[in-house]
Amino acid sequence: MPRKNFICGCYTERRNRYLEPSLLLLLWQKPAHGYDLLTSLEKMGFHESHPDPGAVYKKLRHMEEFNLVKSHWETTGGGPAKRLYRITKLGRNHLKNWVAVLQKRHAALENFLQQYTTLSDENQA
Amino acid sequence: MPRKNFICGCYTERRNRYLEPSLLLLLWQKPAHGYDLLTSLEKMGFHESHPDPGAVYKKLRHMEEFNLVKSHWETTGGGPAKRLYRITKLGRNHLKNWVAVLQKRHAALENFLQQYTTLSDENQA
DNA sequence: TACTGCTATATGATTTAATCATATAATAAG
DNA sequence: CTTATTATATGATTAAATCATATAGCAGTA
Repeated sequence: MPRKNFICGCYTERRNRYLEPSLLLLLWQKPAHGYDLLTSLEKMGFHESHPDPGAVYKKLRHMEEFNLVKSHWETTGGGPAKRLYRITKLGRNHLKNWVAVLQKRHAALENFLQQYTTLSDENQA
Repeated sequence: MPRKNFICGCYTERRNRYLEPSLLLLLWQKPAHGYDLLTSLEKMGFHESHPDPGAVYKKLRHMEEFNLVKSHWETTGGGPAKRLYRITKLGRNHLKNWVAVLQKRHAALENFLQQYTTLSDENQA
């Protein structure tokens, strides 16, 4: 039986938004603090709307725990103190591993979409 | 501090293996039962090794609950009874929504990999 | 001064998909 | 009669994603 609220699949599924590799790439491009990264992430296209700030801050701390990034407080400049993150050598290495995974993923997606298109065309003809 | 067992990122992260859209596409191509789908999924390229049978059977039941697929028992033919799944009209519709999401995802991945390559080249030169 | 909005970080609770570990059973092959 | 293969299934655990919320500095303005 279908439930009242349709909560199955692409809309609600805990989707992998590639937060970790995205953050690593952005931090390789340029050291930044969490708040900056929120807007940068949005432009990367893995999020439909806004990325969740809580998720981003948590992920950054988590990555620091593993020495993928490191941070220090920045008190200079206006506004509240910022925690500036930079990527580490280990982080760059780790990103490389991510990229290998994402290349496969990209290829698999391409194949998937191709198959879908083919099937779609067949059923339309 | 990094933990003893490095459990961060691309190796261990609960990755989205696109189980739901994969199953829907495969079932659109051809009705099948769970055990068949295990091998078909492997060929789709979203899994590094073997897909987890438990996950597949659960997902199929879950999708049936939402009328995306329907099943019936097949007792004819050798071997233990099989539950043969077919996609429904709702399922095909739902797959279409998935595809829209995956097209965006595909584009975002392409952009990501492009940016990585650029940065990688810069740092090598 | 008080209020509002923006910048900035953070954490606790909840949800749920993914994973891990098993259990069951029919049949085919040796 | 034992083992491997085919086939489905479920309970427990883990961890990521999400939701809700708290804190606080500073800028502009009414």
